[in-house]
Amino acid sequence: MNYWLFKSETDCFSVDDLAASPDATSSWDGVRNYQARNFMRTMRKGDLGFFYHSGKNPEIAGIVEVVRESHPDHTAWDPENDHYDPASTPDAPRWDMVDVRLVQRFVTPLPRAALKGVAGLEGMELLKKGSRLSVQPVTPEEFAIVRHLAEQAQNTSEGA
DNA sequence: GCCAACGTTGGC
DNA sequence: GCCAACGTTGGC
Repeated sequence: MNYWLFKSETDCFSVDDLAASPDATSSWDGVRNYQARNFMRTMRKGDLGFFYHSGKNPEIAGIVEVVRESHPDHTAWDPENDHYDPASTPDAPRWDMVDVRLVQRFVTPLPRAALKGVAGLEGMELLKKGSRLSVQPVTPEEFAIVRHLAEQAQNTSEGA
């Protein structure tokens, strides 16, 4: 099983939006980057990933599970869609998406700043300067460390 | 608002 | 195939 990180701007599609979706499940559409798309193509059912909020308050907001493997992203065919790509057609789809289900929404999100300098996260893609990949792999070790930090944050907020 | 980093486009 | 120009991302 592999681990991932899904990035989204809060005002575009947040963890709350995913929570409000039917069965807390949604397609991760709108990816228009080949590297990110290729990562999605290698995802398998049951893979886990972090839901990351980019933007004003960068933070890890929860954990999602891949519930459907990659299939054509039909939003690319819709001229009304923000991510419309005329080069992609139903006959020759260029972009893919996976479906993810919210497994856990962090009551206390883990700020990006809290990840800096943590032992074991030195090589994490998210923390690399200039990293813009919206879908990226996370190593099992990194996933365990970050999940642990997130759990600590939950406990802290309960005790407060 | 600033700026660095990156991907894409398009001329040649 | 190269590379400059441009637009976008995203942290700070």
